[in-house]
Amino acid sequence: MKKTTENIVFKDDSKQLARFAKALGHPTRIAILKHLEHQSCCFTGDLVDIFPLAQSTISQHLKELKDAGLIQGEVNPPKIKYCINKENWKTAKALFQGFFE
Amino acid sequence: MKKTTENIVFKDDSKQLARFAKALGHPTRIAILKHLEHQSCCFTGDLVDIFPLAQSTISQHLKELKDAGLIQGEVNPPKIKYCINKENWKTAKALFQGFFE
DNA sequence: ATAACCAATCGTACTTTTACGATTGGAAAT
DNA sequence: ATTTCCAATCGTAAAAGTACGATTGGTTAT
Repeated sequence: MKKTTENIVFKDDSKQLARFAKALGHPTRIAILKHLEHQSCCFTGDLVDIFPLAQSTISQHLKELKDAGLIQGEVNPPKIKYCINKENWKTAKALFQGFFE
Repeated sequence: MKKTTENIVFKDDSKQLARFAKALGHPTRIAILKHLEHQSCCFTGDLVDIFPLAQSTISQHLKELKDAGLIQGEVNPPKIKYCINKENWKTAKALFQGFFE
């Protein structure tokens, strides 16, 4: 068996914390989340206006945040409304809090 | 001018937070930091024993943590003692706390 | 039906990260 | 002086991340 990080047994908490941290590890994604915290929800288009980045790039960042569980999207035709995923947000907060004790 | 993230103006806090988060974005580095929190300091060799990773890989992770400012190394011949950088740790803690409010 | 609109996905290029073994460098011990 | 030991650095390969423009898909309006 090839020796990769996947074969190391980490505590679930460490893995989950690293997963959240990784999602937070880009200034654009921090900015997106700060924006969402501020006004609870927003549309992809809003962000495209705010950041000088291509629509596809913003979409990619949103996907990362969604995959990490930090946000969720609701269809709100013809737009998609993104909000903080409050449950996972609480989990993340607790994990970081515990980590920094 | 090429349009890259570097040309976007982020708040310093967002950049710093993303920087810390990125450093925390790998389970091995989380585990290293948890280990350091536990026993305040350790040597590279200790970690090489704990993790089934090559010495050079551990060294690389330590460098990342050092570059992000989360740890610091003191020469303690013939070994090098790594400790949490308490000042920056406090900063990181405050930034994450503020972020999750 | 078709046009318009928003956002996801595809294809692509480039950079960065993660891992390894091998080598180097510096300090302590023989 | 030489050997030993620890840890950093180098070189390299494979995978993941970041960005773009172009395309697709699904909804609402015309």
